[in-house]
Amino acid sequence: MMTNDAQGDLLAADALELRAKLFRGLGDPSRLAILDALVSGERNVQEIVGDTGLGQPNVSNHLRCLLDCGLVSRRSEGRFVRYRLADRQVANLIRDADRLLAATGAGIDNCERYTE
Amino acid sequence: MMTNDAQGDLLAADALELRAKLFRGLGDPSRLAILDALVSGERNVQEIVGDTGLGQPNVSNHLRCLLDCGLVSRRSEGRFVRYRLADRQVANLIRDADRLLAATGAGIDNCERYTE
DNA sequence: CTAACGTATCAGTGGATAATGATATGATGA
DNA sequence: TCATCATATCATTATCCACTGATACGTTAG
Repeated sequence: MMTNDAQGDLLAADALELRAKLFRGLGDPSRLAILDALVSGERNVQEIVGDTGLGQPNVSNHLRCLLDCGLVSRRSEGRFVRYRLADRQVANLIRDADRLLAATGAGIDNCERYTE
Repeated sequence: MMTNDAQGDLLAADALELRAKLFRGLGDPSRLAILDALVSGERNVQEIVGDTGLGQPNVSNHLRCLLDCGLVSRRSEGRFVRYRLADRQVANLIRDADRLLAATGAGIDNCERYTE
C-alpha cells in the first residue's frame, strides 16, 4: 500500500527541500561570481566587490547567505573580514556542474521556463 | 592592467549565467522530485504525477523545462510519453549535492535569505 | 467518425527574492 | 573622543516564477 506512491516522497520532502535550497543557493550568477572569486583564495569584501563588479551591500547580503549555508567561512582581520570557501566540495560541485553543461551541450540555454 | 578586476569576470559572465541556470533548474523541489522519480527508471507523465503528488500540467511544465535543459530525454509509446534521465551525471550531481549537505551539516537550513 | 484517454499549452495569480540607496555597526588611528 | 574606513542591515521596488484551472492537441479503440 506504500509501494511507490506519494507517501515515500512525502517523507523525503524535507530532503528535497534541502537539496533544492542548496541548488538555489548556487543558482544565482552573483553568488557564483563570488564563489569564483574565492576559488583563487581568501578575499575580503572589497576585493570581492572589485572582482565581481557587484554593489557592496549586495555582496554582503550574498555572503551572509553563503555563510549561513555553510558554503563559505570567514575570519576577521582588523577591520577587514576575509572570506574563503568552506569546503573543497563546493568547488568540486561547481566543476561537476560545468562537466554536465559540457555534456548536455548548451541545452540549458534552450530552457524557456525561466529567463536567460 | 587586467590582473584580477572585473574584466575577466565580465568575459566569463555567460558561463556564470549558464551555471546559474543549471543550478536554478535543479533548485526546485518539484523538479528534484521528478528527477528522483526518474532515477529508478523510465516513467510516463501519469506515473510521475502519482509518484510526486504534483498536478499534471505542473509536471508537464517542469518536464518541458528539464527536457529543454537536456536533463531528461523522452520517447513516445502509443499515447504515453516516457521520460528518463538524459545523463548519468545528472544523478551524480544530485548525489554530490547530498554529500556536500552531509558535510556542511544542516547549515543550509540556517540561510534566511530565501524561504525554507 | 466519435469518444476516451494521455499529454501539452495558455492565462491569471500569488509569493518570493535580487538589487539599490540609506543607514547602522564595528574597528582603527589621530 | 572624533573622523574614517570596512562591513552589515534595512526598506523599497521591480521582477521573476511556480502553481492552478481551463483547454487544446494527438493517439487509440469502438
